[in-house]
Amino acid sequence: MAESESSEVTSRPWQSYHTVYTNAKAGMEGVDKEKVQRIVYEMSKGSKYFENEERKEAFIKQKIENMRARCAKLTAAEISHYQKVADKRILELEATRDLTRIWLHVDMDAFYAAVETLSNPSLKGKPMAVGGMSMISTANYEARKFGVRAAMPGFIARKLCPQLIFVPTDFKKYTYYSDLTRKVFQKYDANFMAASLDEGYLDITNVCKERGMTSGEVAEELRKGVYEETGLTCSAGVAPNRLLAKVCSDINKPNGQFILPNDRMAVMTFISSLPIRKIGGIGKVTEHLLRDVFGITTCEEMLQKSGILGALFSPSSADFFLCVGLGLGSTNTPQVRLRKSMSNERTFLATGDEAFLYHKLVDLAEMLSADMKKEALCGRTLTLKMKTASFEIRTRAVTLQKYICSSEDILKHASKLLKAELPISLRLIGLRMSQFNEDKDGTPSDPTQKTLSNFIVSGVATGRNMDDHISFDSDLSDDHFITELKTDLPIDNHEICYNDFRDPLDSNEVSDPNNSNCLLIYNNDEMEKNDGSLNSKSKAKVNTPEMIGHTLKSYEAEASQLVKIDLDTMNKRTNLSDDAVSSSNQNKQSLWVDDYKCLLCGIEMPSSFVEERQEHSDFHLAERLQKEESDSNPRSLTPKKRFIQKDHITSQSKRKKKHKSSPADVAEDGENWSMGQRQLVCLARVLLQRRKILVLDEATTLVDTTTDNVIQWRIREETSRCTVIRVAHRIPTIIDNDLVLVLDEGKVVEYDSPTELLKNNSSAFSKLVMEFKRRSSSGNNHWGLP
DNA sequence: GGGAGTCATCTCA
DNA sequence: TTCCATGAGATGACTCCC
Ligand SMILES: Cc1cn([C@H]2C[C@H](O)[C@@H](COP(=O)(O)OP(=O)(O)OP(=O)(O)O)O2)c(=O)[nH]c1=O
Ligand SMILES: [Mg+2]
Repeated sequence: MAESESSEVTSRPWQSYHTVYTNAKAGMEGVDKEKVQRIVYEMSKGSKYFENEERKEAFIKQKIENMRARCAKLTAAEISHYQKVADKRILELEATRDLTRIWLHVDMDAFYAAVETLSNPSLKGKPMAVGGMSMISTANYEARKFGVRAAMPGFIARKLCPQLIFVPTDFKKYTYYSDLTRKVFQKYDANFMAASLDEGYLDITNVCKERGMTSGEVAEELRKGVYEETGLTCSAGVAPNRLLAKVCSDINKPNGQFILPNDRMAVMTFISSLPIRKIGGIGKVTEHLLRDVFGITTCEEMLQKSGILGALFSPSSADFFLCVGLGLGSTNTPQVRLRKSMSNERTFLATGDEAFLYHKLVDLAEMLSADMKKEALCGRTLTLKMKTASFEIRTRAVTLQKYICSSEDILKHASKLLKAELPISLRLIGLRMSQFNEDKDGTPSDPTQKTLSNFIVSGVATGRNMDDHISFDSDLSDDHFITELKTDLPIDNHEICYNDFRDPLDSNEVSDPNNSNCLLIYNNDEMEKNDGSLNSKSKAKVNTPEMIGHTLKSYEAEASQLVKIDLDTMNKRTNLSDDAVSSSNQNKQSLWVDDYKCLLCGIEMPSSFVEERQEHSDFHLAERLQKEESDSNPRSLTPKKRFIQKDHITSQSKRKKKHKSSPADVAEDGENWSMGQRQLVCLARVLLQRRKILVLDEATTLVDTTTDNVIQWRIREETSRCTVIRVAHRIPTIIDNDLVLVLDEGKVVEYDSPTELLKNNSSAFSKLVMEFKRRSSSGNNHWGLP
C-alpha cells in the first residue's frame, strides 16, 4: 500500500496534497476532480500556506505511523479483551436506541449565494461566489460545476472559473433571511435547534401525530413554506435522530428531501455503505486516520473494527465511533445552551511592526468588549491568538481573578500577552474571551456547598448537578434524571412578593420606556384554584390592559403586604444584605413576627439589625434546603423523570474524568460578585420563600441571555403552583407563559397567549421572538450522541 | 491522583 | 493588482499544585 502511494506521489504530486475539497459536496458530482485538484495544487505549491499544510500533513502521517505501531504491538489476548469490552458496549448502546422521535434537518441551499441572488436577480444562472479574492464563503451551484466551493480561496476559484462573479459578504442580509426561515421552522417545532444561520433541527414527532401527516408530507410543506416566505430553496432530511437527519438532508440537495424511516433495519441498511466522512464530526483528519490505520471507510466498518477502536481511542471517541456504526444519534431536545466563548480575529499583511500589531489589538479589544456588552457578558479567561507569517497558529491565555469586559481591561491583558511574544511577525491576531460569569457548570469542590448555578439548574430542593446521574437498576437508563422532591414546608403567610430587580445605573436596556417594548407576562397556572382576595384583585387588574402601568404602581402602593428585595440599594452598598427589606418602606417581612421576633426560632432581633437579620433568614433558608435534601432518598422515592440536556453516553463515559471548574468563593461582602450574581441571590431567596404570587420586574436584566434561559426554566419549575407576573424584555422569560401583554410606548399593543400571538407573523410579539432567535443562535455539538 | 489552567488540534458553517 | 477567513465548540495532552 505504501508503495503504490509513493509511486502515485511521484507521477501525480497533486494527489498527495490533501485539501478539504476532496470531500464530496452537493452540486459537484460532474466535476473533473483530478483537474480541480491539479489546479489547486499548482496554485498553492510553494506558498507559505502550502508549506504549512505539508508540515501538518507530515505530522498526521507520523500520528498514523504511531497508531499502526500500537496496533501491531497488541497481543492476541489484549485484542480479544478489547473486543469483548466493545461487544458489550455495543449491546449497551443498542439498548439506548430510541426510534420514537422523528427529527428533521433543514439546510438552505447555497445559502449566502442564494440570498445574494435574491437581492440581485441578474446573478441568476451565472457562476457566483460570496467572499473575496482571499476566501470565499460559498458558491452557487453554477460555480460548483467548476469545482468552486466554500472555503476555497478566491484567486484559486477564479482560476477554476475565470468568469466567476464575486459578491462581498453581507451578514445583515443573511441574518434577515435566516430569521425568515426560522419563522417557518417555528411553526413545526417551537423548540427547534438553530444549528447555524442556514440550518435547523426540528423534532416533528408531534406535528406528524397531531396533523396525521407523514414526515415526508411535513418536509414538503415546510420546504414550500420556507420558499414562500423567503424565495429561497432548502433541503430536508428526516430520520429517527439528529445525526442521521443531518446526513439525509444532504442526499437530495439542492431543493430536495430524503426520508429515513424509523425502523432499525432501514437505519442499518442506510448506514452500512455510508462513507464515514458524511457523518458530522468526522473531518479530513479523522477520515484519513481511520482509513490509513484501520482501513475504515464506511460506517459499517466501525462495528467490524470495534475492538481495535476501543483499544486505540479514548472511551468517548470509541463510543462515538460505535454510535456511528449503529446509526445512533441524539433524540432529545437540549434545554439550553450557554455561550462558551466570544472571539474576533483579523488577517492582514504579515508584519512585525509592533505599533501596527498593537493598533490591531486595540481594535480587537474594543470590538470584543462591545460585543460582550451587548450580551452583558464578563469573562475571566482571555486568549490571544496569533498566526505567524508561516501560518503557524499560537495561542496564549490568562485566567484572571476578576471578570472583565471593558475594552481597557481586555487591552491591558491582551497587550501583556502580546508583549511576551515580541518580536514576532504575524498575519493574524485574534482575541477570545471565555469562562464567563455565571457560566460555571461545575460541581463545587465541596459537594455540600450550595451554588447559585446549581440552584438554578437543578432546583431548590435537589441541589444536584445536572450532570449527575442517579442510576437505578442499571447504568443503561436512557435519560438522566434528577429526583423531584416534594416539600411540605409551610408556605409563608405573606401572599405576594414584589421584587424590583432593576438597576437604575444600567441604562442599556430598560432606561427609555418610550423607545422600548415591554412585556408583561401573566402566568395563571394555579389561578383557578386560588380564590384568595389578592388573587382576584390581581387578576382584575392585570386583565385590564389599559391599566398595566398603573397596575404595577398599585402593587407598589399595596406594598405593606410585600417583601421588597431591592437590588439597587444592594448595589450601592456592595454588600449583599437586603437592607431594602426593612428600609424601603416595606414594613413587614415574612420571617419577623411583629417586626421583632423570628417566626421560626423565636430569636429576637430589632429591625435596625439589617445585615444580621438577613444572615439569620439565610440561615433558615439553608436549613430548609438541607432538610429537604436529607428527607429525600432518591431510591426510596418514586422519581419523576426529568429530561436533562446532557446526553447519557457522553456523560457516562466521561463521568470520572470530567473536569469542571469549581465555583469561586464568595469574597467579603460579596465583592467579587457580578451584578448578575446579585440578581441571582435575590431570586434564590425569593424562590425559597415559596410565595403564592410572585411579581418579577426585570428580574434577570443583569444576567446574560443564555443564563437567563436556564433561570427562567428553573423559575417555571419552582413556581408551577404559584402565580407569576413578569415584566421583561427578553423572550425566554415569558415565552412559556399563559398570557402575554406586549407594551409599546406605555400602551398595550397585544394581549393573548404566546401561541396565538405567534400565529400572526406580523405581530409585535412574533417580531420580538424572531429577533431573539436570531441573536441567540449558536453552534452545535458535533459529537452529539444519543 | 485529581483539579485548574494552558495549548494545540479538529470540526463545522 | 489581488495571493488561503471568521466565529464557535469539543477534546486530549501536559503542567503545576495541594
Ligand atoms: C462551509 C462554509 C460555509 N460558510 C457559510 C456560507 C454558507 O452559505 C453557509 C452555509 O453553509 P453550508 O450549508 O455548508 O453551505 P451552503 O448552504 O452554501 O450550500 P449547500 O448547503 O447547498 O451545500 O455558511 C462559511 O462561511 N464558511 C464555510 O467554510
Ligand atoms: Mg446550506
